[in-house]
Amino acid sequence: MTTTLVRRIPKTRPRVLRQALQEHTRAAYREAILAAAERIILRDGYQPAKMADIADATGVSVGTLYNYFDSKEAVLNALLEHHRARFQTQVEQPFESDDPLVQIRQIIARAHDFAEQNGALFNLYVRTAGNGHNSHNGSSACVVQESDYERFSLMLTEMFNRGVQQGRIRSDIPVTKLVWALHATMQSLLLDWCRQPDGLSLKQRGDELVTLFFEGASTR
Amino acid sequence: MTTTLVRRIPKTRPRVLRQALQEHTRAAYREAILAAAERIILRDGYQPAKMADIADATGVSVGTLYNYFDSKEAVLNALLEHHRARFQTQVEQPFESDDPLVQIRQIIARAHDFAEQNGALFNLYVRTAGNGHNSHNGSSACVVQESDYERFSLMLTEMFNRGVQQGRIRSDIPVTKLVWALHATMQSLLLDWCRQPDGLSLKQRGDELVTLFFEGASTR
Amino acid sequence: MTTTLVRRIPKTRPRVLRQALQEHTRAAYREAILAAAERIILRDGYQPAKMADIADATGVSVGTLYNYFDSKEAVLNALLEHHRARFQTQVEQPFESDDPLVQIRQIIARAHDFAEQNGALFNLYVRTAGNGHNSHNGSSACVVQESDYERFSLMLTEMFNRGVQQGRIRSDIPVTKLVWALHATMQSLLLDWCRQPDGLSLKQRGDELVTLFFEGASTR
Amino acid sequence: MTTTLVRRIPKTRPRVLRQALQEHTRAAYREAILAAAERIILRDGYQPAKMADIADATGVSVGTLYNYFDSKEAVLNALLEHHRARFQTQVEQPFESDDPLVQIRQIIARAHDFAEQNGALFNLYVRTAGNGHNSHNGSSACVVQESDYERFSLMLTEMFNRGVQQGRIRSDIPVTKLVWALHATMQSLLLDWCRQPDGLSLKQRGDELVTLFFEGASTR
DNA sequence: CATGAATGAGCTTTCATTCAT
DNA sequence: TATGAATGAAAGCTCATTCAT
Repeated sequence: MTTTLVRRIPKTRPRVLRQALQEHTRAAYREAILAAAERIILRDGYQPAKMADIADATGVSVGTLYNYFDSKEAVLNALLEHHRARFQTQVEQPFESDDPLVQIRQIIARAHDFAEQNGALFNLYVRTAGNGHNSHNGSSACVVQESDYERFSLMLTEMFNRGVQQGRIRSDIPVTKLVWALHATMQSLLLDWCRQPDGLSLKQRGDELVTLFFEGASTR
Repeated sequence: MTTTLVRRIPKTRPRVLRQALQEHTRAAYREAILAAAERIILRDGYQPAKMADIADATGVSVGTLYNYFDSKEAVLNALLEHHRARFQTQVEQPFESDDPLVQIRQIIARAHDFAEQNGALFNLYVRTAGNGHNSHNGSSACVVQESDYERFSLMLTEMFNRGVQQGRIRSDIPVTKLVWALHATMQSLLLDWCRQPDGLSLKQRGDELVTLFFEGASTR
Repeated sequence: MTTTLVRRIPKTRPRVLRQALQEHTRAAYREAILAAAERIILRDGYQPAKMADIADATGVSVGTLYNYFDSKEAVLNALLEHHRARFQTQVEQPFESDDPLVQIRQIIARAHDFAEQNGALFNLYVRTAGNGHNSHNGSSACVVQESDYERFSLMLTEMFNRGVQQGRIRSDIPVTKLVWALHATMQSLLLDWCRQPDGLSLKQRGDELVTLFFEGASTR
Repeated sequence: MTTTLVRRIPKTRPRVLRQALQEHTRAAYREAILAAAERIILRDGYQPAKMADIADATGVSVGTLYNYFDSKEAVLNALLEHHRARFQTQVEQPFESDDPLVQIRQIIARAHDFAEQNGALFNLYVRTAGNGHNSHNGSSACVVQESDYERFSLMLTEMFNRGVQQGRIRSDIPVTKLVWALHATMQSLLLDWCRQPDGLSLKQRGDELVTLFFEGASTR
């Protein structure tokens, strides 16, 4: 009995510390794996990316990967979720102005800021998003939740609504369609920007497109 | 019977005939394989699609596939090229009006017509397009040639230029950017339309977007 | 049209021949694989036996194995089924005598004949049988159908019944129990004999055991 | 607290005490691990049982397992040895009667008592026993020592010999064979009983079989 | 000594491609 | 030239074992 005490005491306390460290380490490992996975998946695409390569890129063994993620797909999911959370946080900051049009410009700018800081991510995001609604085989990676789009769109919708109320946004086209159109243009911009990483400033191009979106292409 | 006849006739001339026939057959085989490949790839996606399934769907053996195409990737390339050619033909018909704005509307409408007639194709197109510029491993499907975009864009550019000259398109934004923006919106529309096959008329939505593109979202 | 005819005729007829050959070959391959699988599984046990080893032992590639069997388990199943069928055939030959006791001796002798000719099989049979009723994981190999035991037992039961009717088999113990006891002894004999392949004649030991079974161990 | 005390006392004597305690603890750990291993192996079978599960079930870490046992196989060996020892003790109690036939009945009854009390064990015993004489790879579980059979058989042999000397057991069949036959029947009974845990009383069925074994199946 | 994360050889299974017929 | 079985290089995943803490 004292034996057990003697034996256990020295361990309980350090264990707390060790756990703290370990959780640090665990988190660090996860991050490292995700970072490596991102590199590899971006380089090869999701399907062709091999767990062995991700392991190599992380500097760990294959087995270790499976200590942190249940499957290859789980890695992808975690990767997307990881960035999605950060995206929401960054985009949903309070706005400086009450003007809906200014807010629209700003939310787009924020999204593009995020994209410029995490360019690769969006590339990945975009690539996997395309796989859409394959339903019958487990290998597809339909992970981009609708909620992502919806939360972002919801904010835009609210801004457009206010714009319409203030008589500054045309009301002959349903707000939904306007939101969709703006969103669509931005999606394409992102896609384009991802494809040619040497591209010009995303933010600037975005802003120009917002202007065009508001003013139209024809002369007045 | 005919066989024996064919065999007895001197070799030079009939060989020409035979070649003609053979080329007929070869073409027919290619078509059949491509059609089957499209069905399968649309059903499963490119990576998961198996050569064996394509062979089955064609009604030939796997070996035969390799008599007509060098590899799985070559099948995909041919498939895309096949439709690309048809797309060009359909879109580049002469226009009824000389008005550049009307022409722009019409060329967009034609593209959407094509998409609605070959919805599946675009679905495929879109799915593979996302994989972008993978360069180093043979499994990637970088097939969408720049030329596709360029020829279509060239036509639009020319129309926009005339619009600018006629003072009907704003000149403060470079035509390239305008073209890009219109093209981008339409790309997104296509993508969206592909993802929800129950979607509304592509053509109609496209036309609305063109209007919005010209007039802008804000009130005048 | 004639083209297609010309092309198809030469193939239809030979195809029949080829198919015959191929079915020959297919069967031969199956046999060869099963034989190799038996060797390997007997050497290593089922779980430790590797598909690669079976392939090597067959002299084919791993892939080929999967052209003939769906999975490792399917190989085992086929193996057992293969022998089971032959066992039934051999044991259920018509009997020379009508005397139930003679018939019992003979059916036991036949089973042992079969075992001596296919010793390894029984070893395998016995090994896998032991795994019994694992129900929750797919890896278990519960393949020995009850029907095997039952058909054999049914024949014995009928013979014992006739023996009882003729007053030559004791009637104070239910026939079921007698059958079970005889069957059990023979099972053990087989197991024992399998474990020491250098053992004496299975048939002879079996016959002695039948005698003991009928007469009892105590003096009269 | 006690810790510090223990540490301050001169080293030689306490070390003896500590060792005693440690050996206690070691033994307790071993027991605990074996108990857990039994549960897990019975649930999953030997091959599918994972060291991690055994560790979990014991409430220790995997590493600890390897402080007490060299390998997975060693755990199994220890497990079997553990029960074997208890079996011998229980079966080799002094007998109440001198009559060899009564003793035979009793020793069989004792074995079955043990089995009924440790049913699970025998199940395990039986499962692993089947794997026989694999020699070359470490994964086989050849653990059932001949000595088990031999000690039990030795006792039976001695009893049968006395029976023969007293003229109560037939002498035309070598005692070895008689012993083997009885043993074999009992083995089968055990196997059968393990496979259907809802089975009737093992002891009773055993007793009936002993009677049948002595008296024979045919009428006298 | 307990711990439990890291390890990596090894397993089954898949499938694009080849080639003898 | 059609055929389709053979091929074998991968791929994802497991798990007994090790070892730094």
